[in-house]
Amino acid sequence: MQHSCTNFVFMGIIRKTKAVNTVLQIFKGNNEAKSVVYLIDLLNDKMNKTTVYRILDRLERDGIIHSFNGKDGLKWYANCEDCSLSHHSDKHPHFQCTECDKVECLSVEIKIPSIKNHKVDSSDILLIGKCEACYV
Amino acid sequence: MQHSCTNFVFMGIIRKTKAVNTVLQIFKGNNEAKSVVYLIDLLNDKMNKTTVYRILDRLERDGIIHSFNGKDGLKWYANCEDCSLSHHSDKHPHFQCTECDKVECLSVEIKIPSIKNHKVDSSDILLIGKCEACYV
DNA sequence: TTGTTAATGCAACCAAGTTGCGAAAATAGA
DNA sequence: TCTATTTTCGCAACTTGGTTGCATTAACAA
Repeated sequence: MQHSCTNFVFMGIIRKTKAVNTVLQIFKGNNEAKSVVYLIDLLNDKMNKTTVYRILDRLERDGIIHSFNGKDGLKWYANCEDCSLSHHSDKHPHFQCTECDKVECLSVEIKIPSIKNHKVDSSDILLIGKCEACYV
Repeated sequence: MQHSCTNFVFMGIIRKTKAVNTVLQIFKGNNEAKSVVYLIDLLNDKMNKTTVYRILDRLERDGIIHSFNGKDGLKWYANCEDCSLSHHSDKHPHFQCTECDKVECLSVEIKIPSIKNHKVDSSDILLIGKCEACYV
């Protein structure tokens, strides 16, 4: 049976609490990634940081958002269209700007060569440079 | 003027202390990456963790080793032949095993497509899978 | 409406990494 | 080889990202 989620079809056992809605609202309608640090700060007066971590965990587990590491090793989350469609079956590269730190999901495909005597299951690709706004 | 470094031509203002030699010895002769956590634990009775961090910083600054983030976001360091030759002019991909966590430098070239309205300066590529030893 | 179960807040914790500073060691130059 | 200078080291204290345990609260199925 399916819950009455306004936006996400795949929501499973997650309860649609006020806090969950607030977090979903942030990701809704844009493909821009957000760092956990940013989210905790943004939601500082609305919910506990533990709650933020746990909600992000659950949303990722249910395939609504996905996570990856930024250039500084910190965790980032994003909801991207390509993802929802394929239900995260394959990962995509990300782009982080050295100027403004913004991170975007890229829909380009990067060919991974096969590595001798190795089985490559997935890849973490972060391209680093200047984004559209900072690239003058 | 050049110091009397046994192995590394590029060592600059770094003093060749006992601790520095100990760290260099670990990287010498193999291209296998080591996590900072591993190194601190390994050198636990020989030097302070602050010293480990600072030596790694200096060695990287002088182009003797290079750093990158592992799949968990932790920092790894490696001395690899390809690097010494090109003096880190271009980065290479890494491979981390999901089974034993070992990380290797790869000498393969991965083509990065140009991204519209973006300037790509560098890339952080981590391939994840099973290494030779764990791939049965 | 109520019982069950999931979600939240809070405080305490853990681990990675950094900082400041006095003491010790390496080097350049005499 | 001795000395002055400067780097490096050890230590303790700190910062930050992230986790855990537990009692309380909120969702929701029936």
